[in-house]
Amino acid sequence: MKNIETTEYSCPVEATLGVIGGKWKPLILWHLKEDVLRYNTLQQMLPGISPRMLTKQLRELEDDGIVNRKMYPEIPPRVEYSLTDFGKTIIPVLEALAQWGLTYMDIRQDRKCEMKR
Amino acid sequence: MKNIETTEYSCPVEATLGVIGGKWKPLILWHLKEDVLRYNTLQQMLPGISPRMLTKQLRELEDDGIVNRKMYPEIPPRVEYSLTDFGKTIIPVLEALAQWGLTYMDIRQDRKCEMKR
DNA sequence: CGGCATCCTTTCGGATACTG
DNA sequence: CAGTATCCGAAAGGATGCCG
Repeated sequence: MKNIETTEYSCPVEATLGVIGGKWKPLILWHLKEDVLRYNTLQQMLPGISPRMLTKQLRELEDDGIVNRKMYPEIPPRVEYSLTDFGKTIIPVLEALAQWGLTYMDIRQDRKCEMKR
Repeated sequence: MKNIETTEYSCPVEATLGVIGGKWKPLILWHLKEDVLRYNTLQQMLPGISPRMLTKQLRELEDDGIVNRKMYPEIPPRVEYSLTDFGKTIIPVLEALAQWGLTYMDIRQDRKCEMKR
């Protein structure tokens, strides 16, 4: 678990990557970008994620102040996840990453075609 | 080693993080942002990096078309690394990451102070 | 000087079973 | 439904020694 007391960042880029990096966080944030989602819904949107991982990633995002966890004391239980106001400030960053990724994927595709010849 | 033949990305954000992510790549790119640097110079700018790691990261960036490696056939050998034209397109993305990281580090610092009380 | 080869430790993530 | 707990393998990263 990432610990706010001990985790130190010297470079601001690393700090950001520490928050949104990893295999699942970008996808989780992407799905929460404009929706409030339940645990199970998220799990269905992330094919292959184990409950352990989903919980872990959500907890870390929560600790970092990015995601809000709202629990309803019902039976069966219902828990909804959403972006905090601060969490929403990261959306433009994600979109910048996505846009560059698209052009990169194009170029990579071209290179792979060339290698076949 | 990352292999262009086998590595697949479904999400453009992941694709970008695959290129600039990891412990050292952001720092390497940050230093190459506006300078052409030799292997040894880079190593000195990255305290604690092992030669193995530095080489590995540089090769991957080279394979991804981000970094240019220019070798001079001299003795002693000299190798200079720089951003390719395509590599330079990622600078604004890095700066977006850095800027968000700064505000995040501020907020985190405040939270740590509160926890002390 | 600019690496590569080898070995080792640490971290990340996956699989599965179980529970309030 | 929304998680925990436990165990395991894969991958990232570190330390060190050697070489053209």
